[in-house]
Formats: sequence, structure tokens, C-alpha cells
Amino acid sequence: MAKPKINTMEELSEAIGVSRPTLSRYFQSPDSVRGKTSEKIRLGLERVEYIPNFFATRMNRKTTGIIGVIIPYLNDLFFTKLLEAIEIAAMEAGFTVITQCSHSDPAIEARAAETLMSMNVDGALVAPLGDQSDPNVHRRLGERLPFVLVDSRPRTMPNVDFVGTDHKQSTGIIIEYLCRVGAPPVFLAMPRVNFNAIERENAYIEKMQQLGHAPVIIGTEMLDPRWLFEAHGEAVLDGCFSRGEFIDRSILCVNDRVAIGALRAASRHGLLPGRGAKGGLRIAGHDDYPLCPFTTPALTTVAQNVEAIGKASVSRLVDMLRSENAAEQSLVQLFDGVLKLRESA
Amino acid sequence: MAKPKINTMEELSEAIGVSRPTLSRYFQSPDSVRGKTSEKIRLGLERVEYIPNFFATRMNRKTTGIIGVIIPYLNDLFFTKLLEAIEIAAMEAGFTVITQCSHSDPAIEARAAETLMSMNVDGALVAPLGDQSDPNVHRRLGERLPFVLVDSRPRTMPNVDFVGTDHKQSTGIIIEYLCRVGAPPVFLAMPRVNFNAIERENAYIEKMQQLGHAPVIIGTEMLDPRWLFEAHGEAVLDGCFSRGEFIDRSILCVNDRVAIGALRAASRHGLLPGRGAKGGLRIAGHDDYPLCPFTTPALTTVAQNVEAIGKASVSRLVDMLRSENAAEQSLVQLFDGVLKLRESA
DNA sequence: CGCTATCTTTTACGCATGTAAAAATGGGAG
DNA sequence: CTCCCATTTTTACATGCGTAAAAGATAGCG
Repeated sequence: MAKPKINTMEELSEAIGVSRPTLSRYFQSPDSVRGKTSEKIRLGLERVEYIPNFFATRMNRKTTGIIGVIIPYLNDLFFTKLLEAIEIAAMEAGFTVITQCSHSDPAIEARAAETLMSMNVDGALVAPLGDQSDPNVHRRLGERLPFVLVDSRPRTMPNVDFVGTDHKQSTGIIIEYLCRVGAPPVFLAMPRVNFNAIERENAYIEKMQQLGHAPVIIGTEMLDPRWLFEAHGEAVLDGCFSRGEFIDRSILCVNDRVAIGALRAASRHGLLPGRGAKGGLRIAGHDDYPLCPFTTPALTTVAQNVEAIGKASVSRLVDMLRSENAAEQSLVQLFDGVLKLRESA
Repeated sequence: MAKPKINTMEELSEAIGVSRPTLSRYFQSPDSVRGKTSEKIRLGLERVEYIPNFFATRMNRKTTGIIGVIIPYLNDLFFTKLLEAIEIAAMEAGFTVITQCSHSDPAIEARAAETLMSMNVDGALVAPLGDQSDPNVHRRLGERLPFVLVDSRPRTMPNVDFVGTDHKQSTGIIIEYLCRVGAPPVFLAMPRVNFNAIERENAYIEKMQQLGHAPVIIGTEMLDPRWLFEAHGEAVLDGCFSRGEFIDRSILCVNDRVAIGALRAASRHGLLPGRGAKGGLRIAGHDDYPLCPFTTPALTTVAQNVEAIGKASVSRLVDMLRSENAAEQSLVQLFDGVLKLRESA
């Protein structure tokens, strides 16, 4: 089984008995050579082990066929789902995907952007860190190559393509639901490191005012130093419940991970949030984290259409690549959230 | 702020007034040129925007400075933590990391391996898919370059470096604990697509026999077609509890995600697993999934030392790269699990 | 069998940088 | 001021493959 190893196309052309330019054409499109020749090459390739050099194949070409992706961090199933959708879509569109993770660090994000630019990627998809991101990093990317922001959008970049969720809509529908079935919700927030967190907070305020309720926001300070969303939700509500606050209110959490902590706090205080009891404690989240159906009680939430966001961001990027005329209007695509009624609210 | 863009080192050398080879040396090690010259270059670089070409810098070199990583899938916080540990460690060791995800698909895994080889990565770290992986893919990687398997190990590859958890030990300590405080545990398994699942199952059988108990294994068939571990755990136990089975037993789940489903089944049947009640239902997991402290009740489990595994796999790979003599013995590093006592068992 | 259209081969250059060897430069010691 | 050593520049070649142009080979057609 130990096929002879061939390192260069030059050697390969000798081994098969076909000229190197013909081989080159064959690799780029097997149909561009005559049937008899392509058959000869195919047979030859079965007898040897040859892997074209990635770098060399991308050196002298206008297009590298690479899409670069930058994700802020991995330990969150929302981003892994997004990344999965993006990678699959990009692969199906025939691109090689190079993914870099910022690991919550602006310096790493900057280096990742540098790496992508040095690879001459055809385009880049970036989910930013939040207000820690260096705006210049995104600006430079935008100047150099087609790129679209995903998931969250710095307000400092007005003229950039963006794909994400319509948080006004998504937050709106769950607030309407909560108001319909129980008390107007309190909003359990997070420190504002994340643009989506702010958008949801603002959407909450606006919707509450529109419905004639007074907005109440808690948890804008991080109490738990571990910087885990779940721990944050638990710590904030643990304090509230200890003081007897909000034990029969509806609580809308800025996202599901915070809500999972909130559920934990409720259970520690012997409270059972649920849509059953009229006038009792209700807890709802946002995102439809994959574990929501399995919490106790199962978490009512608003699902972001992650797959649609991933696909749309890739296809937007691909459109930009094909149409070449980058001077078009920048395009913002927002997807609606979908209510997921379960047990907790 | 719009610095002039310089595309090649040739142009850069004109712009700065230093020869190209000197620039090349400067980029590889700023100390290798005279202080005055390096200062001149540094100042020059601040006035222009130049990004060296990733491909060209790696073309004509023995070593690319790239470590390739292949991960089976992303929608599991265990793997994201592992990946995080690996990427950070590799970055600190001065390597560029290229990560590819198999997305549960052997064909994608094979392509990922191909990509890494075509990039002439210095070494590869691979967490295999399980028995779906094509053994030839790993074999070829092993023949071509230094590589170490992480997390799980196909039995078809005896002579390969491996870093993972000692499942015999980790499963052993939780079984001993469960037997000490309650009834001998039933084992809630999974379909055997995953080598670690099999190892834990075997470790369970062995330990139970050693302690003089009869092993009982359930859940080797997938009942829930969604192929989610949580749903699997819930479906299997839902059936059991409906028949009144195991409602006062200890249940050891093959991993935490299955255990989370198990907790859900318990709560749906009005059962409260816990270490409090003598002789009652207990549920335990394996891995120390980040959400364990926040489930209701908080999940008792065995923590895998993910960070140590990540770091060790990288440093082993780096050792192999430095020492060059690949003919050494292959090395297997197993890390102990640590008991995490919480509420559920 | 000869001609033409179509492939293929030959030849040559390009990509952006690494790298080695020879020639030139510069600075400091005497 | 001169000589020597350390740097730098010059020059040239290498990496592995894309690609264009010209020359040669092949197959199909009449």
C-alpha cells in the first residue's frame, strides 16, 4: 500500500508521462483536457501519492478561493452553531474556509485579521468581540477586501454589510407574550460588552414604553467574577430573591445562558418558574440555546435563526465576490426571531 | 490615516531605502540586523501599510511554523474547551494554528487532512470522529508528519502518540463513590460511535465486577432520531421510569450531555435525584460540562482535565518537531479525572 | 491520404519571498 | 589616515505552480 511519494508536479508529469501544464489544467478542471488524457492522468494518480502544494497553487492567482472567518469565542453553542452553518455553506459554495478564533482577546482578533489579509483571502466574515474590538481592525479589513459583519454590529461602522437578528422584533415578541400572560417583565441584563446585549436592552425599554409599562433593568453590573453568563444570572437573581424581590414577576433574560443561571437561582430559592401559575414567577431567555429543551423547567425563549444567518452571510459574501463592483450599497439583512414556548414562562 | 499600501517586499525596500534581503532577515528576526538599520526599518513600517504574503513566506522554507488541528465537531463544549486550550498553547509556542472541523463527516475529515498536508504543516493534532473515521486518513497523516491523537484513540492505531483521559481511572472513581453512598450504578450508555464511550462502558463493567456487582447497561440503542446526546438520555430514561425501572437506583451516564437529558427525564417523572436521600435516585455524569453547576439539581460528575490535555498534546508535538528524530517510542499520556461532587448524586 | 481543427507539449516567464555567495560599504581601532 | 571586521547590498538562484504563446502531435473529415 506504500505508494511512491511524489512531491512536485514536475515529478508527477514525468511519472505519468504528461506535460506539467496539462496536469495543471487537469487539476483546475478535469474537463479541460481530452478524455483520453484525463483518463491517463486519473490512472496515474492512483498509482502514486501526490498532494499539490497549497501555497504554490494560491501564489500566482487572482483569487485564492479562501474565505476567512473570525469568531469571538468558542465556548458558546450559539457561535459554534453559527460557525457550523458558515463553514458548511462556504464549503458548498466551493471555498476553502480558514477560521480564526479571537478567544475574547482584541489582540488575537487583530492578529487573526492580519493572518487573513496575508493569505489574500477572497473575503472575510467577522463576528466581532463587542466594544473591546479595535475598530481599526475591521476598518482595514473592509478597505482591503469584501467583508461582512455577522451577529453583532459596532455602531462605529455604519457602511458595512451586516447579517444578524432583528433584536427589536425578537425582543418585542417575547415581551408581548410575557405581558399577555402575566406581569410586565423585568429585564435581566449583562455588562454592556456586547452590542447585541445593548440592542436587546434598548428594544426592551422601547417596547415596554410602547405598551405603557415602566422598564426595570437589573444585572448591569457583573457580580460573579468568573465572567460566566450563567454565574452572572444566578448571582444577580440570588441577591434579588434573597431580598424577596421579583419572586412573582416575569423575568426576561438578555440571553439563554443568563437565563439558565436564573433558573438555577429560582430552584435554589424553592421557586418554580412556569407558565402554569397565574401571577407567578416566569423566566424567559433569548437565542434558543440547544440545551433549552432540557433545563428544568424547559426554558421559554426566542430562537435566533442561526442557520439562516450563517447561510445568508456566506451568500452575501459570495455575491460580492462574483459581482466585483464593490461600490454597491451596503446591505443589512436582519432575520426575525421565533417564539419558543416551553415551560418556564 | 490612509497609509500608502505596499504590496511586495521589493516595493517596501525602495520605500524604506533598505535592501530586500535585509528586510527579509529583519522580519524573521529583528535582532539579526544592526540596531540602526532595524530602527530605520521600524520607522519606515510605521509610515506604510505592508503585510507580508503568507504563502510566499512559507514556500521556500523547511518549516512552515503551522500546526494543523482537526476537531470532530463543534457543538459540544468539551471540544470547544479542548480546542481553546490547544490554540492558546500553540500560539504561545509561536505557531500559527490552522483548525479544521470534520462536522461529524468522515469525508470532510479526510479533506481536512488533505488540506493540512498540502499546507506542509509542521505537525498535526487530531481528535478523531470515532469509528466512522477512515483509518487510512490517520495513517497517512502519521506517515507524512509528526502527529498526535487527542481525546479518543482508534484501536487500529497502536503506535501513535496519544493524549487523553484515563477513563479506567475516571470511571472507576465515580463508580466507587456511587457504590459507597448508594446502590451500585446502572450505566446509561450511547450507541458505540465513540471510542471513549466504549472505553467508559468497559471500564464500568470491569469496575463493577471488581466490586462484586452485576453490571447493567442501558441505552446502547439510539431511541431519539435527533441524534442529540441529551435527547438520547431523556428518551431512554423516560422509557425506564415509565415502567417503574431504576427509579431508586444510581445511574451513571456515559457523559454529561446524556446526564442532562437524564435529569430532565427524572424531573418530568417527578423524581428528584440527589445525594441527600439514602437509597433514592442518583444521577451522575462524566466530563464536567461547563453547565453542570447550573442544572437542577447540580450535576455530580468526573472532570476531565481538558486544559492539561490540550497543553500536553501541543507540547508533545512541539517536542517531536524540535527533536527531529521521529524514530522514538510513541508516547501515551493519560490524565486522571477528578470527582466533582454536587447535588445530583 | 492529406488537410484542418483541436489538443498537447515546449518554452518561458511570473508570483513574493527565502537564502546563499560575492562585492561593497561603514565604522572603529590603531 | 589606514586597515579590518561587521553589515549591508548586489546578484543570483530556489520554491511549486499558474499561465501565455508558439510549436508540435493527433484525430476526424472528406
